[in-house]
Amino acid sequence: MKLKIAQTLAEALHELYQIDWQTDTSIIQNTKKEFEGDFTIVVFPFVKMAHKSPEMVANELGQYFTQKLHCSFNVVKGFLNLMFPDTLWLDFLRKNSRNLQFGYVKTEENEPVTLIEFSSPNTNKPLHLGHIRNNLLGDSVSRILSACGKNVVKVNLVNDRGIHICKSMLAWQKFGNGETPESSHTKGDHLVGKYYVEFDKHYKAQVKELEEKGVSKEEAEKQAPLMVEAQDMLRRWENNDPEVRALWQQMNNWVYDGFDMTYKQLGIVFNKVYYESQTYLLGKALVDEGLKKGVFYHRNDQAVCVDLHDKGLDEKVLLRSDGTSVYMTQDLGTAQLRYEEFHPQKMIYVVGNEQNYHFDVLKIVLGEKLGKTFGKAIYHLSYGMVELPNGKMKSREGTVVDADDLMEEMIFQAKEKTSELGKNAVENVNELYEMIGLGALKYFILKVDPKKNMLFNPEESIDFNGNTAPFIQYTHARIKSLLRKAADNGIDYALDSVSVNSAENSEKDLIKSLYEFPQVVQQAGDTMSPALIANYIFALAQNFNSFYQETPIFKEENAGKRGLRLQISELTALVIKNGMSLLGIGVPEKM
RNA sequence: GGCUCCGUAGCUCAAUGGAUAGAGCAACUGCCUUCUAAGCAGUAGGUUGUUGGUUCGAUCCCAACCGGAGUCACCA
Repeated sequence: MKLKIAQTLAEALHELYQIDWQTDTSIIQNTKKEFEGDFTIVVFPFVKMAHKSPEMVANELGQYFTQKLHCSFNVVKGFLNLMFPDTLWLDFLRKNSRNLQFGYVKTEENEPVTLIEFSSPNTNKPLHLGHIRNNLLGDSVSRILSACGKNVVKVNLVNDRGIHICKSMLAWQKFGNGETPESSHTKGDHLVGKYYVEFDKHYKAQVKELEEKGVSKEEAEKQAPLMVEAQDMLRRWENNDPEVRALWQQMNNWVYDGFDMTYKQLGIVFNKVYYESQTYLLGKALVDEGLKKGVFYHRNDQAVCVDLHDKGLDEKVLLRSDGTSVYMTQDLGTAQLRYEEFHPQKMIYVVGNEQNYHFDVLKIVLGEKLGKTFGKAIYHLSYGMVELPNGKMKSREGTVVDADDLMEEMIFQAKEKTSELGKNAVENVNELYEMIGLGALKYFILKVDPKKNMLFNPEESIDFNGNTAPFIQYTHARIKSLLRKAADNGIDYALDSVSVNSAENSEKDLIKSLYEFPQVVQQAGDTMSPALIANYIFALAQNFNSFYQETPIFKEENAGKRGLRLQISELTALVIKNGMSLLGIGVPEKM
């Protein structure tokens, strides 16, 4: 509709004022509630070229629209409000109310792959709140892009090697007494995380001891026996020492078992999992290629570098002086590997904004220095940090909010709240608690603009009232209850079966809001922002609840009016369901 | 210090350069004999960090300053 209006506007401008205007739907807005109308055009941009007053331009355009599109209009200052007959909205409702895929675009057979990497955990500690934001964002954006017709492939890149893993391994060897997840009834990732903390504790003590003997802090950190041993272990790992590799396998497997449980509870599934131990060497060929091309060079100390001063960045090391690879090396390699495997049109990396610089470099090195076409396909979906009231989370200092604990707490709160309200007379109560508790958590995180830092206060547990998932879930459950009642009473409310040709303002407001849903999904896809979906659904639910409160449905004797209201309710429930599903949140039939 | 991002109600967050800057929480007032009160209606709360600029119009764009975060590794 907006497109039609924009096209008509272009014609009108040309005919009336000889203005050539590029059709652009963004100038067509929804009329604000305080004013009368369906769509609004701001005419200020055209008054200068038309050499007329804003009111005159608006009126003349209004006349034109009346003739072409059979609408009426009013003018307030420079704002032209267009009003369409109710049948426009009723037709929309009739066409879409039973379309279960409403808002979703079907993925074409030949649609190229859109690759999205997220989660990317280290295997030395369990997942925490920061990872939750990453996982929820990645998962939700995947769902949204799929709904926009993209062919999405979700990948995870597990950082399963490196000094941090060796630290956990070493501490377990020294202090673990053979403890296993089974023997201690501890989730595997938590057990391994415990020894990571254990390492740090003993390491700090050693550093302190050395410092007391007069060794400088810097030297003490290098000389501490635990650190020396950990580094030795890493070297043995790289040399394929069977003993170290066996321990590494065993502890990583514990962690994977733990991660699997966490992912399962979060509702997250990957199409492919990469392991850094299998990919970290891949970038070396690309580095050689760059050296041959002359875009990289050996520094005096033999480290391979790239000079990015022409891009406003610094010199960056791509290969250590001993020939081993760094983070950037392996990211160059995995990018190429993925490109060859999937030929994606886009490679999205969901990674925190602390790595903005890294991705700037990655894009330039691949795309411009090495001239790879897939360099341009890289998109860093950079999200803000989750902060606690007293600042950032630090895993070694124990100021983290653990992912599993948080989920468990949310589900528990859902249970408490539900019994408090006396609403647990539902089958599958445990499923309901989970839906509400995890829904509240997911919504709390996803409703915030991804690129912004956000605050989480563990003291004030997440609300179940107001702008929250339970509010929206509750709205859905109430609608379902209405629809069940209609079915029980044999009421057929399909618009083709009842006679309606007009709608009241409150009804039209809701229909217009529902009409927006597909556009919101598209916009959320374009901007990769689940927050847009969340805000939209909340506004819709609010809108519906007012309607629900003020407008009786079953007391209405006019079958046409009653049918219309039920039909609006049905599509509202569907949009809530489909929208929440894009956030990875389920909605109950009853609550 | 260089670069990047952010500053909106007491708190957490919204607002494609457009009409009187909106929600939720917290506070206060009403509404369950009525389709589910995890709800609805209402009151109060703002110099959109500051100062300039761009224009018909700026929370949004530009500049400077103030305040905060991130980053500037042969860590990932």
